[in-house]
Amino acid sequence: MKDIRLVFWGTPEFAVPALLALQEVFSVAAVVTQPDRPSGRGRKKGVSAVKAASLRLGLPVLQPEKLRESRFLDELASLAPDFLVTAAYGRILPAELLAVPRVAALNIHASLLPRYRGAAPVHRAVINGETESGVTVMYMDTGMDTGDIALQERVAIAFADTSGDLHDKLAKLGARLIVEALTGILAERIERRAQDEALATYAPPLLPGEEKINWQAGALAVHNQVRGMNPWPGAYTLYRGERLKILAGKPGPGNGTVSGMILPAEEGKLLVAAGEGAYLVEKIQPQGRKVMTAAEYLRGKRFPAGAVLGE
RNA sequence: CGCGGGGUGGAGCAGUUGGCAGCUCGUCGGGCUCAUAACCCGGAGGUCGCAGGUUCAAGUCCUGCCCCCGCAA
Repeated sequence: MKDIRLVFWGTPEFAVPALLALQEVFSVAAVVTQPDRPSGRGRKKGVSAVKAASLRLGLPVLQPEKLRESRFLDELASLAPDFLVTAAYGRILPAELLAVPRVAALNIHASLLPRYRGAAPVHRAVINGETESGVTVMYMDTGMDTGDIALQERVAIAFADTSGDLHDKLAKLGARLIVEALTGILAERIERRAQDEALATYAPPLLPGEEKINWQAGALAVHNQVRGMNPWPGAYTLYRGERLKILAGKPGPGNGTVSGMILPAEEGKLLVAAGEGAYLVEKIQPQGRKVMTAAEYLRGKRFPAGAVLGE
């Protein structure tokens, strides 16, 4: 199938397994990814995960600032791709680009469309306490994740799964599905079906402040929030102005009257009142410190009786 | 030159105006106990990130460097 040419579009880690799988089977004429931007501590120029992978593979990388520039459109057309494949590229492709490939323009989306359309399907699914999600390979149109479905496969979300866990599962599944989709389409085995608009839901990007833990919401909600924000951006609470990142935990025994109050617990356990129940903190990272277990944290940090987290 | 926190026995931390390096846990030995992650007694373990400087005296003050992390992207 090396005579089939495609142009791959992606930016973060999620897209990398798909790129790796595709280039094994097909010819990747070029990889398009977001321009390098200053990022990180010290404002260093950051290279996207997809760019890094492409460079390792020796694939040509394109990083257009503007997709509608004729120079870029011409360059893309000159590659004469059979497919365009996108995976978390970060922008919606305009119609003139979607018209370029000979066969189809496909997208890998990390949800069971039409549910969780948008930028943060993985985080939203975990935060909402979903017990399953999946990957959809779809034909792109000019809407946001609105195109016809080519292939779809489900994945279970375990009670302790973090966004990172789900992300990895879906990235892996996406890599397999996209290869199946391309080969299936070429063999004319794919049944193309429209999304049911009535069932559509949206997964907007996380808003600033959403990672702050709401202890009133209850132990289960806190649990979903914590694992949904893990490993990024990380859920946190405050204690006397100090930021405490909570990376893992689970609903625990007990209940308190004041949400956020630290409850008496066994040696080495950090139990926090949350709504009607309690939440057992297992991994924590104080501001400027490394990640540590709750037991380690408690060895160095003494809370007075009745201390309350959240401010 | 984006903002900020921090490097102190194996782990997590404290260390006031410079003046013998401490706490909790772990670890080792002993004791108590039917037993134990519990309790009691005792011990080992530290170039206080690195290199200079100030001082009678530096973990503490000054300078440079290395490393870790939070925010922000």
